[in-house]
Amino acid sequence: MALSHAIMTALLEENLSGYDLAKKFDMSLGFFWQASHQQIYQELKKMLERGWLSSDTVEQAGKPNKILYALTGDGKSALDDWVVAQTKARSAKEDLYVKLYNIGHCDPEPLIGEIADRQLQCQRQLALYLKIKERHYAEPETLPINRKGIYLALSAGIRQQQMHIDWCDEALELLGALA
Amino acid sequence: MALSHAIMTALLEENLSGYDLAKKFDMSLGFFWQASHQQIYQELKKMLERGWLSSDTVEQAGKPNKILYALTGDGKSALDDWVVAQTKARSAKEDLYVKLYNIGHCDPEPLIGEIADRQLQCQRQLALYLKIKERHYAEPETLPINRKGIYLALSAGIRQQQMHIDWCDEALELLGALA
DNA sequence: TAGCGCATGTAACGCGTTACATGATTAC
DNA sequence: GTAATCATGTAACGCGTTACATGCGCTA
Repeated sequence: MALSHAIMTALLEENLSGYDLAKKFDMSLGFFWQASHQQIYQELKKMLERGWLSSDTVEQAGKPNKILYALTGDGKSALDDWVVAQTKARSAKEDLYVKLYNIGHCDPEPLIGEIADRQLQCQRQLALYLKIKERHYAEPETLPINRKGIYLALSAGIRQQQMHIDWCDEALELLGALA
Repeated sequence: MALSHAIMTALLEENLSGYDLAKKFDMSLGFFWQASHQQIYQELKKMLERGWLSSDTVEQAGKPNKILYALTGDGKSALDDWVVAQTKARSAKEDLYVKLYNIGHCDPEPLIGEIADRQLQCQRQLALYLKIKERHYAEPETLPINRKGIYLALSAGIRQQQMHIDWCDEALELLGALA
C-alpha cells in the first residue's frame, strides 16, 4: 500500500495540512494517486501514531486553525525503504474490459456510448498534461534528477491517455459506431 | 464494484465451480481483473444470498465434490443493468509513479532496477497476448459481435503493455541506465 | 441569504489481501 | 514419501468509498 507513502512524498518539500494535501491529491500527485479528504485525515492520524509525522497547530486570522504536518526521521526512513523495495504491479481492474465480454449478450449501444465518453475525457486530460509538459518540462534532459522523476510520471500519464484514445478509436470503428 | 459482475460474465457461457472460476481469473478474464480463490468463494456466498446465482453439488469419482454455479434470471438482469450503466474510471494507483517523485531524495539505482524488471515482465505478457491474438483473433472484422468484445479487451491489453515498454525505454534512457 | 472556500473530522460498510485450515488423489 | 492438483472454506485486518457532521468568513 502507498497512501501513507504518497503523503510523505508530498511532505518532502514542504509541510502541509490535511486540507492542503487533499487539494494536492486533486492535481499533480493526484493524477497518479487519488485520495479523498476523509481518507487523508484518517491516514494522517495513523501516521502520527506510528511516529512518521509530527504535527503543529497554526492559528490563522479570519480562518480556521490548521494543523501542519511534517515528516520525521522515522518517516523519511520508512519512505526510503519503500522506494527501494520492489512492489509488484497490480492488474488494472478496468470495468470496461469486463463489460466488453458481455457485448454479445445485451444492447451494445450504451457501451459504445461509454467508450465515446471515455475518449472525450481522455482527450481533455491529455490536453492538460501536454500543457504542463510544454510549460514546465519542455526539455527533460536538462532537468535536475528530482524533476526528471516527475517528468517521467507525467510522460507515463501522457502515453496512457494517448494509448487509450487510440484504443477507443479502434473500438468505435470495429463496433460500427462510425458507420 | 465488479467482482460479482466479472463472475457472472464468466458464467454466461457455462456453469462453473469456485475452483474453475479461480482458474479462469488466473488467465483470460484475469488479464483484466484479478481475484484470489478466497475472494471468489466469499463473493459466491453473497451472490447466492442475493439470488443472482443458483448452485448444484456434483459428485465426482476419485475427486472432491464440486459445487457448480449458474446464473439466475435475477443475476442476468443485474448484469445487464451493470453493463448498461456508466461507471467512472478510477485512477491507476501505480506505485512506480509515486516513487519517481522521490528519486532526487534517495538512491536511484533500485528504482531503475525496478523499471527494468517491469519492462521484462511487460515484454513477457505482451508476447503472450500477441500469441493469443494471432491464434484466435487474427481478423477481428470477421468475428461475431461477442468475440469482437473479447478481441477489444485483448487489444487494450496489447496496447497497454506496448505503451509501458516504450515508457520504460524512455525512463531508462533519461535516468542514464543505458550509458 | 445563499453558496463557496477554508478547515476538520466520525461512522459504516464493502472490497481485497494475507494467513490459516483441511483432505483426497495422482504422478514422480 | 513428497509434491502437485483438485476442491472448499474461515478469520483478521487494512484500504477505500459514501454518507454524515460542524462551523466560520467572504462574496454575489
